[in-house]
Amino acid sequence: MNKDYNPKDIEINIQKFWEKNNSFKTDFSSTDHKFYCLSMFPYPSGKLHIGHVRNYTIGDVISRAQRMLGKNVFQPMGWDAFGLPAENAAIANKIHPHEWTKKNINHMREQLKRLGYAYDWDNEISTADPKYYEWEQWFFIKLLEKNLVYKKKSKVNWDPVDKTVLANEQVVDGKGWRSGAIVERKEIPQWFLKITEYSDELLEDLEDLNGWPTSVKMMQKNWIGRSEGTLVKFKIANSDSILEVYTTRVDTIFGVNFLAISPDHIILKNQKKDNPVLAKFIDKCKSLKLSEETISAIEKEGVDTGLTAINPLDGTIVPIWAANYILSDYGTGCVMCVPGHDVRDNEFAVKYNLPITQVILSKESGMDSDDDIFVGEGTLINSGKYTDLDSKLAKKNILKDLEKIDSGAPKVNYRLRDWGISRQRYWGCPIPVFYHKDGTVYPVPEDDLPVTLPDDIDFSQDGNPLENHPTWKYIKCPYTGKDAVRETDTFDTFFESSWYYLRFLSPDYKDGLLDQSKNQWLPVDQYIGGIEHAILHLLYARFFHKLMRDIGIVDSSEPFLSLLSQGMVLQDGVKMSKSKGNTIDPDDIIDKYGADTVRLFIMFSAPPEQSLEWSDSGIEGSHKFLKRLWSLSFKIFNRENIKSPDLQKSKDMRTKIHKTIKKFTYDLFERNSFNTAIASSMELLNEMIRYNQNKDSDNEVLLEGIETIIKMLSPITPHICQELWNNLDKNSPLVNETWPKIDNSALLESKKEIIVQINGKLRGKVTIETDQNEDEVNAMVNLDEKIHGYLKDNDIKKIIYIKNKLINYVV
RNA sequence: GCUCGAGUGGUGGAAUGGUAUACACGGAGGAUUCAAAAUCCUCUGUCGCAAGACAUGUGGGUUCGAAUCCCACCUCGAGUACCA
Repeated sequence: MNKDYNPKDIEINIQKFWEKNNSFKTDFSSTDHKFYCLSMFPYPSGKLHIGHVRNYTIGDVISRAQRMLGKNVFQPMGWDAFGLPAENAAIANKIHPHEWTKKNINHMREQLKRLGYAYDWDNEISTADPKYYEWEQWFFIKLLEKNLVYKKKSKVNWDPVDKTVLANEQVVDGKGWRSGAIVERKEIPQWFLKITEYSDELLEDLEDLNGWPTSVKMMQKNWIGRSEGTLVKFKIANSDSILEVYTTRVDTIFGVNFLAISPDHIILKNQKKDNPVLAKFIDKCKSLKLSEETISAIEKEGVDTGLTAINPLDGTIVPIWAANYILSDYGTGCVMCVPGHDVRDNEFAVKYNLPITQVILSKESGMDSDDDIFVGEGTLINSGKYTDLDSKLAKKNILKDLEKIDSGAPKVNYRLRDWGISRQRYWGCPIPVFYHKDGTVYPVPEDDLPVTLPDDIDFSQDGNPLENHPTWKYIKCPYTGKDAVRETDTFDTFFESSWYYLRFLSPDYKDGLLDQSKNQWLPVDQYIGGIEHAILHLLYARFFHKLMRDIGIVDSSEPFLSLLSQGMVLQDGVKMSKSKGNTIDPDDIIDKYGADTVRLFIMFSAPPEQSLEWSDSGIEGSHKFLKRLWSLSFKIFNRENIKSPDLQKSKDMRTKIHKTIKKFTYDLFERNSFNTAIASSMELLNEMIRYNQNKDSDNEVLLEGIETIIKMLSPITPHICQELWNNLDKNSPLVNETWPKIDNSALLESKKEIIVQINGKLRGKVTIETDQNEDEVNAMVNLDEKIHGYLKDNDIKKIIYIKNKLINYVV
């Protein structure tokens, strides 16, 4: 064994050792104690970034630790290979998306191998591989048959110069990122999945996801946004038309001072012809990016449409305004505005001098101050026959009366919208349908799947290359032989990532999505990934799992039993990104310190859910710790045996070892608190270094201690630990070793230190025999002169004693 | 804007209603060395000679006792449906 720690040689050799031993192959012959551990697969953007390293290190630590608990662990890795950046690279660097992606995958795979992750590489998948996407095309056709897919017109961001559809990300300050042209909204027909048919189930099943963080469940719940309210019909004055509004506060209907409609609302089509101000306003709104963030963050603006509506209950005539903050996709695209009791409506009314009527009184404070509007429920005022009712009863009565005059109905509403899956892009999975000249849609026959992407494409023309590819686009209908045109849209890439966890189990299976003999490996036991996926990806995957269940592919209802949402990696407080030029290349750090140091630093520097601040000096510190571990191991391995060790010191050392096992094990397995687990192993190492300096220390205890540290740290820093393990002549893969066991007899302590407080303030400490009762402790305290000095002049009103921990005097 | 998080020494963080600042980084001093690197040892929240007082974003509250629970606010981060 070398005196100095040399990670470069060690890591290469240990990786060979694992390969030789087939250390990370999963035994699929049995599902007993199965543990499917999955990290979110990466988009192959070029190089791994530190966020990936964090994600995959967490997953690897959990996988290796579970192996040592005796679990049969499956930990695969693959590539989310379709996506926009490949097309951008194709246009910018004249490289084919396919080539670009392949090159990146090869590079990133090597990087993952250098980091020593325990993946079963036999089950690698790439979503751009036809043998992968064939099955999502098949699945789409099943959904089509089950009437869970439909086509409708929907808006996109349109770049009029580049003649292409832009992602929200590609719209900067309302302009196309490449052309700089002002973006327009354009309506085009697109495919949708009926996720809203699963709204209630997606909502209800959240309750059973005990292994998920509450925050993620709350975000999904609010995203689905179930609410119970009323659909109210307002007649448009001097017309037969009706405007429907959805409200959860029908008790405020007497406070409606105006209606506000989305600038995209259909009734404005005719209205804008004779109203140039309105037409101009609608045009202006069209140049807004299609994101909710943009729409609701802008300054509220509106224009009087000239139309008026009749309140169905009291006949009041109110104006109808077009307003830029009304979302066309939520509810009916039209809202009844109650500026007296809604913050946004109030802001709008004040700005445009619209009247404001108060109709609700707060029960608590009686009268409201003039500044704050009251948005809660209370007692009705100024509301005709409903005056003096409370909000709840008023809602009921008003609804009943509205129903009588056919002007209202109860309605459960969801914020969740159906999932638009069409993308006007090349680098994605082709949607497997085609059209006859008359527009009828036909699914591609199952035998003709997969519909593969053509390789010979031209990015020099505007728009989607599939659109401009005549030999691919124009086909003969396989059913009739008539002329037909392929769908040139491809799937949203969330489509691929919604079911990949299942394909890992049988990546080459030729007769379906999943080899049914692997069904019992689902669901995933532990899923690890960035918090940025809390809503979209995780909701779509949950939705897909339920769809697959209903088609008979899986038995369970949820894909991921436990979820660990890891935080971002920041540099100087901001997210690392290429555009900010503050990225760290993991290769550089591995070259300098080795993979174990990178892994240790990442796990030690912050709890996994929190954001992690990158620090060069922090990584230095982690490296130093590994050097100290190496150096102590070297000393212990080459130490002469002591004939008569000091028994008390041995006992204390063993207490520390087993206390550390207890804390480390609890932190690692029960709390995912890797940083504090590592801290406890650092404390143990420090104490062992001191103990080792004694001439009368016990070799047996030192070996017990160092073996314990090596085992416990092996999931985190596997190379150095395996190397030290081999130097103990063990030569077995550590992942197959059992986790250290606690010797309870070593944990017993005869004395405890008790905190003494007066009125909750620390005033001293006393040492007692373990398990002494309140009177005995009280007597001990009174022997302490300093504390007695505090107590003697005061009346003791109460004593609070917590066994073996604390005594508090209330005076 | 809305939803969900986070805020503790010079820095990353620890403390799951009971000793605030474990562990580490940085800093200061020392040992070793011809010298340096590496390594090791000691000190290190603020004020104060000390006793002690004050400190967990701000302001209130609950409690014998609050970083932790509740209310209001401020700042930062994530998501916001076509980035992944």
